[in-house]
Amino acid sequence: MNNKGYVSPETSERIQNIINDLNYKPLHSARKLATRKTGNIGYIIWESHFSEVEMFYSQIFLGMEYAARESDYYILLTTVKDDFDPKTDLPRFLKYNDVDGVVLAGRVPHSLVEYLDKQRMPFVLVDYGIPGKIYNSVLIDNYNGAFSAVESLIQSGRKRIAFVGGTFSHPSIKERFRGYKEGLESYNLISDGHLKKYTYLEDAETSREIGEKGVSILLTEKLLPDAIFCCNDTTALGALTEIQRKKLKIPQDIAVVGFDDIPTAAFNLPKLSTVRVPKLLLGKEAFKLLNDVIDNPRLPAQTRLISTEFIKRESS
Amino acid sequence: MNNKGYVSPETSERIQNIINDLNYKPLHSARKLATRKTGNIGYIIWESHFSEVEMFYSQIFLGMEYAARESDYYILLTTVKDDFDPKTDLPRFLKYNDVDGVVLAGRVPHSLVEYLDKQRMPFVLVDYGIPGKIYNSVLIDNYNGAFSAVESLIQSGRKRIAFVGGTFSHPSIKERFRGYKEGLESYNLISDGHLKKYTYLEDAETSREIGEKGVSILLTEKLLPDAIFCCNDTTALGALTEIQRKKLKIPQDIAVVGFDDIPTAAFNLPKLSTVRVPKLLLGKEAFKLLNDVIDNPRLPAQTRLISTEFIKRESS
DNA sequence: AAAATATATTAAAACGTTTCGATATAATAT
DNA sequence: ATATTATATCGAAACGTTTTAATATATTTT
Repeated sequence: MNNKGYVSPETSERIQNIINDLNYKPLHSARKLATRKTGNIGYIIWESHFSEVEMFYSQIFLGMEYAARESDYYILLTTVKDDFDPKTDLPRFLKYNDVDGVVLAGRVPHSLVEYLDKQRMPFVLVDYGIPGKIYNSVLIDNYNGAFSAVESLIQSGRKRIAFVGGTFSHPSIKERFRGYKEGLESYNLISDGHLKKYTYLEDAETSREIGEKGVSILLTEKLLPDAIFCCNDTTALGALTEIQRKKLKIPQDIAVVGFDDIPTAAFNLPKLSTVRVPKLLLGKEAFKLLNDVIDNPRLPAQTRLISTEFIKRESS
Repeated sequence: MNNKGYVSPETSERIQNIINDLNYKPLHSARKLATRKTGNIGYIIWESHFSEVEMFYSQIFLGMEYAARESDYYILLTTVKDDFDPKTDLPRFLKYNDVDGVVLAGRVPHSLVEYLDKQRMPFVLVDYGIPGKIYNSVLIDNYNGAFSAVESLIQSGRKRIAFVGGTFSHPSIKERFRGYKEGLESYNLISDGHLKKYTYLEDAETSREIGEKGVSILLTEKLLPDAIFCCNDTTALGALTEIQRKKLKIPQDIAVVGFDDIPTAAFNLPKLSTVRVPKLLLGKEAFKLLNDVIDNPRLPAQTRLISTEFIKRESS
């Protein structure tokens, strides 16, 4: 049954038939007791990330769940509070040692990551990294995604491409800015003072509000930007709203491009051009990497980069 | 430790201290093996419901997860395909008997419900019901929610209130329509032919498209409706889009009201008036009811009704 | 022909709890 | 004084697997 030792195909089949006839299912709890594994994997996200409008992290979860179906693992989803303290707020499955490993998605309390590291609990970060630390992680190729988005804008004739974004404490956003900047540079579209004029950065969690505020400030420039690259779709949606409020035409007056390809992007009016992040794949890769780490805990930390795809819709 | 037998407070405390000193945590798998319980609860939704734009069913899950934290249960979330067949597509945790009970949220394959019923697996339906069958369920008070929404529209002077909705095979939508209709009736605002003229029903899963289509058809009437009550927020968002596309003013020309209060509703432009469904509470109640059912499987099936609250924002 | 390898069978210990029964004593009620 | 109830302690069986070792035979390789 467990594919161990010497078993001839004939015997194996004979046994399988008996298993089927009896409808025998091994009892998980007994098996776990004997193997001293839990058979569970934890999935942790910030509470606000899960409660939010977007389904981004839910989709990553779903990708993991799909992958888990081919395995014996169950996935336990939980959220941690914004003011997380490992002493008191540890998820139950960590407190009671009910998982063999953990996936952490998006921005996540550093104290939690350190706790896991200290406990030698296998874990993988998805779409997040902690500056100065190297952990097992699955990341989006933000740099090239942003680069290609900007490139597309340039190829459709845009000259003054602005950037609107949230906090750089999330490395994804920082990388997207870098892709934006170097994209412009490689086409020589970045004059002195460009970034000063056409960049709106706010040190806060990304939101519609940042998009709205960013646009309203950018639109005070003498020479209006003719395109805005936003650090993600949520921000871009806010940007669209504000541009429409100011009675400018999209994409004629200003083109807008987002990042992520959240479901709303395709349903918005106008439909949002964006950089598609394959969220299910992110989840799947995280699951696979975590399995590798669980099987081989002393492997040096590795990072797997997931590439993106530019989706041109109505807003650009 | 398990609060059984005679234990004096003194002894109990003494033991607790030792437990703390040793940082002893009972091993779940051993405990489960001995008790023949799994300690898990399954949460099942349609795949399309989870992948969708809205976080409706994710919020219900979160409500359950919060409630579960006070218990020893873990919740296993999984989705089932649209063309579900119990023979081949049974969720793993059912196939391998790894749950003590199941919560099913939203529209769900009848064959699955029948399977659970036949297996005598404790289960609870949330926001769904199967006509002619009585199962344990936690439902939204759709009737009164719709009634109060319509009432609010009437009180702000609307006379020709239309309804746009999706398939009645989801009882919630049917009930919302009933609340709408009886709301109008009780204010004598429903003339001959009113429903014929001012009702758009499409026998399909609710979507933005239904909202858009519904509005574009309603706007062909000689006497335009001055308000539209949509069967849910998603539909209402579509309706808003189409109304704006037709250059009508919201709420001046037409007021729009949705149902559910999904997060997007508050961020849309204009902000959507809607009937708030306490999604976390739905999840919590489902969890509590399921626990009751697990503890006492032969209790007659009961339904718990969760009431709603009308939220007036910009669109009405 | 001998050695190595592949296949097969069986028994026993171990995993860490719960449950049950036996035994005992102290405190309280009758 | 006796019976009942509350408290405390202990040992053993049971839950259903995995793991290991021991033993054996058949098949293949040297």
